[in-house]
This record gives sequence, structure tokens and C-alpha cells, in this order.
Amino acid sequence: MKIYNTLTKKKENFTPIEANKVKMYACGPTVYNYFHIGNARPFVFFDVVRNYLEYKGFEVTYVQNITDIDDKIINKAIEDNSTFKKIAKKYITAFEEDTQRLGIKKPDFQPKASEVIGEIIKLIKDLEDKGFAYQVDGDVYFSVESFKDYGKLSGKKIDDQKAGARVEANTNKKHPADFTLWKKAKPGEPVWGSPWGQGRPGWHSECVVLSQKYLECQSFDIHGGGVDLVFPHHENENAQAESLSHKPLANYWMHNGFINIEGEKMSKSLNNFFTARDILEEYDAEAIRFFFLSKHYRSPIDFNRDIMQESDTAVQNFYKAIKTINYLPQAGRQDYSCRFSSLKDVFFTAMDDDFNTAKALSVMFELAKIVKSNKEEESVRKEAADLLYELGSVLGFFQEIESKLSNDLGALSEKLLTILINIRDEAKANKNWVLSDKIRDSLLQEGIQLLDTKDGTKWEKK
RNA sequence: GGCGACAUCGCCAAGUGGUAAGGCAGAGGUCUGCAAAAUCUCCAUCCCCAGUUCGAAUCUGGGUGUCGCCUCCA
Repeated sequence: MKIYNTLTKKKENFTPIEANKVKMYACGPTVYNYFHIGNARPFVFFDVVRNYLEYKGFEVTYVQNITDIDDKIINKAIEDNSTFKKIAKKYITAFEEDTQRLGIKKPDFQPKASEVIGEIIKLIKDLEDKGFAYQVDGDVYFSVESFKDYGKLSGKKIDDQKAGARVEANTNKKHPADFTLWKKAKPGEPVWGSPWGQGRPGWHSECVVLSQKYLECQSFDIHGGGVDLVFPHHENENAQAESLSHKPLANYWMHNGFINIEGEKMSKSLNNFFTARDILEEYDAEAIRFFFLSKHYRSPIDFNRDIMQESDTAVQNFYKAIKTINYLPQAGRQDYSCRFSSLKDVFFTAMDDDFNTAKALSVMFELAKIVKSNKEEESVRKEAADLLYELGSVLGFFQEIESKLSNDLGALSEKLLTILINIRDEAKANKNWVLSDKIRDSLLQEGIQLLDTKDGTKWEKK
């Protein structure tokens, strides 16, 4: 299988450090607000990566951090007239609720920065002792000139940045690109004691500590996040880790593209921000998932209502297909016929090619078509349904299959519904279209769709 | 100014040298009191120019356009 590696800027064959095991780390949220639809993309995508690797038989350890120490949280606390801790706590809870609603499986470890302050201090001290970091008046900086490969991940050269000269001059730093490891305490901010006095860690160290700690190694397989994290965050993480271990923090660096809103970058000033929470009010979690997966993860993707509606239709189609044969599919079937094992291969080939989910989805459409087709044998349709369910599950779909397939309203409701249908049949027989349409429309408002078929009137929950 | 990505039907989107997947929307047929659903059929030569090649959406060069990063950011 191939993965595009930001570090080498090409697709590479994926070989984990330990055979059959994959250790992966993805940057999680900074808990100062509800996370938005753009944040949700990597959460969903790396969930799929993890699922797929497990499906392929790898034993996956997946770590995602929660940044609960940060300027943005401090600012939010001031803004809301609250405390730093309360803000973090509130949005951690919200994060957990929203990811669960999105159908994202919990990572194996989800540690917080605040849990490892001691280890972060140790890392910074180590960097200082070995000459990679220096202290100026209570602040500690990483010296980019001390790490000769600085810039290798993002493809940036230190001197170009100097020439750019957009960076605010900071007289304390030896080099403009040097980044903060430890910040001196300011009044009113949360602080921890350290060899450099009271202060708090910068953003770039926590991921180094948390990944190495929970993955139990200095260098692991996959590190992921949004493209904007490549520089400076991931570049800086790697600089710290590699300076000390002489190995890259991770072998494969994966970065997902951005989400635009109506063709424009999502930003607070444009007021085109959508939280995942808000979107979930309008659309099913799986429609959101489909929206993300319908395009390659590295491409930018435009978010708008039409596209969400389309995604919703697509997901409903998968469910509808299975509904037509009234059969609860089984995953993990071993004995697919030739026809279906080759379709399965198409799916695998697509996913093996740097997670080409858009192509993988086309296999699902093809299967759905077979499931629905009354030209196929029932056993063939069931087989197609099994595979559809199996592959869909890998991508995180069909989480609601039981409830979607069920038309169970409880015995009484069903009886009442039958009565209404009978009345409507009578009205229809009398060509009383006003009444029959009224019954149909009223039921539709309650989420019951009537379907007049050759074999009489049928109904289903919408 | 530096670095990088992308440009395929009305919309979304695969395709990385061998003659344009798939989805949505649309058109038409079947079915139908109407509607919905279902089902069948139809629907692109790939931003421009030049080059390489027997052959290019796919490679090279040059344009044009859109976007991202370089500052907190998924």
C-alpha cells in the first residue's frame, strides 16, 4: 500500500517499523471552542485510516492529543469571564460528544498536554543541555540553526523566511525562526514551576512528548494532521525529536487539505464558520462522512448546502438498497464469489493507493446497484449486500443500520397506520383524491412515506 | 518576495501514456388518478499554446486562472 509522505513529497510504499503493527498519532483539538467542520475532516479521515489499517490486519495504536494549554483558551476564559480550567473542561466534553455523534471511534489514547508538564519540562531541559535550546529571561527558545535539517518537512529554508521579513522582530531570539518552547508567566495565566522559573510550555513540545510516551518509541509510523500544521507545528515537533534521537519523529507524515465555505476560506472575519455541532443538527453524521470521503483527503474541498444534500442522498441510497431486500447483512463473509471478490479488490486497490476514498465509494455504488436490481438472483443480491455492508463499515458507514432497517413503531402505531391506509384505499376507490392525498401528506409530515405499488399500499419511515 | 498545490460534463469527482469510472442534477420510456418510489435508456475529449510519442486528460516547456503555507489555525 502507498501513502503520500509530506516528508519526501511523494507516494511511498508503506512499511511499518514493526511488522503488522502501526503506530499513529494525529493532532487533536485545542479546546477553546466547539470544533468546526474543518477540524472534523482530519478526525473523520484518520478514523478511516485507522479502520482500514485494522481491516487489513494491522494492529494499530492510535494516539490523539488534546491541547488544553494555549493562548486561545486563556483568551476565551477572559472573554467569557470564566476560568482557564472551566473553559477547557467544557470544550473537552463538547469534543467528546461531537466526535461520538460523528461516529468516530475513540483513539486508543487521548491524553492532554496538562497531564505531562513534567515530561515536557524534561524534554526542554534536555534540548537546552545539549545545545539545541537557550533561555532568555525566563523564555526558552529552540535554536533552528542548531538543527541542520530544519525545514526538511515543510520545504522551507530558514534564510528565505528571513528575507520574507514579515515575522515580527523579536530581539530576544537569536534567529527570527527560533520558536518558543517555554513561556515566562504573565499575570493571570496558568503557570507551572520549571528550571527557568514560573511559566508554561509552548505548543510544539506536547505532541513530541505525548506521541513518544503513548506509542512507546522515539520514532513511529504515521503522523497526521491538517496541511496548515506542516509549518510550523510539525516542522518544530520534528526538530525537537530528531535533534535528540537523530531519527525523524515519524516515518510517514500525512496531511489533509482544507475545507472552504462557498469557495472561500473559512474564517471568523468572513463569518462563514460552521461548527460540527451545528451541521449535525441538519444532516446525518454519515452524510458528513460521505462529504469528506467523496474527495481525496489531500485536496481542498468546498462545503455548501447542495453538496451536503447530495451527500445525504448518497448515504440514504446505500441504506435504501439494503432495505429493498429486507435483509440484515453480515460483515466478514469469507466466501465471496469471483465477481464480488474482484469488486472487493477494486476497493482495496483504491484504498491502497494513498486512501483513494472517492474511488472506493464508486465500488459501493456499484454494489448498491446490484443489491437493488431485480434482475439478479436473491442470493447474489444478498452477497452484494454483505460486501456493501462490509466495505461501508470500513469507511465508517452503516453505523445506524439496525434502526434504519427497522420499521418497528410498536404494535399499536402499526395498527393505527394500517387503519389509515385502509381508509385511504376506500377514498381512493371512491376517487376521493382530496381525502386520500390529505392522509398521505399528513403521514408524510410525521415521517411516514406511503408508496402505492402494484401489490397495494406500502409504507416506510423516512 | 519565497515555497507548494490544483485546473476533467450544469454541479461533485475518479483517471498518472493506449483511446474519458461513479454520483447528483437533467431528458426520455415503463409504472401511476396524481405524486413518490422503483426501473430502463440518454447525457464530456479533459483551461490555452508549443513540444515528446505510433499514441497524452495523463510526460516536458511556456502561458492563464484558482487556492494554500510562510503569523494562531485542521
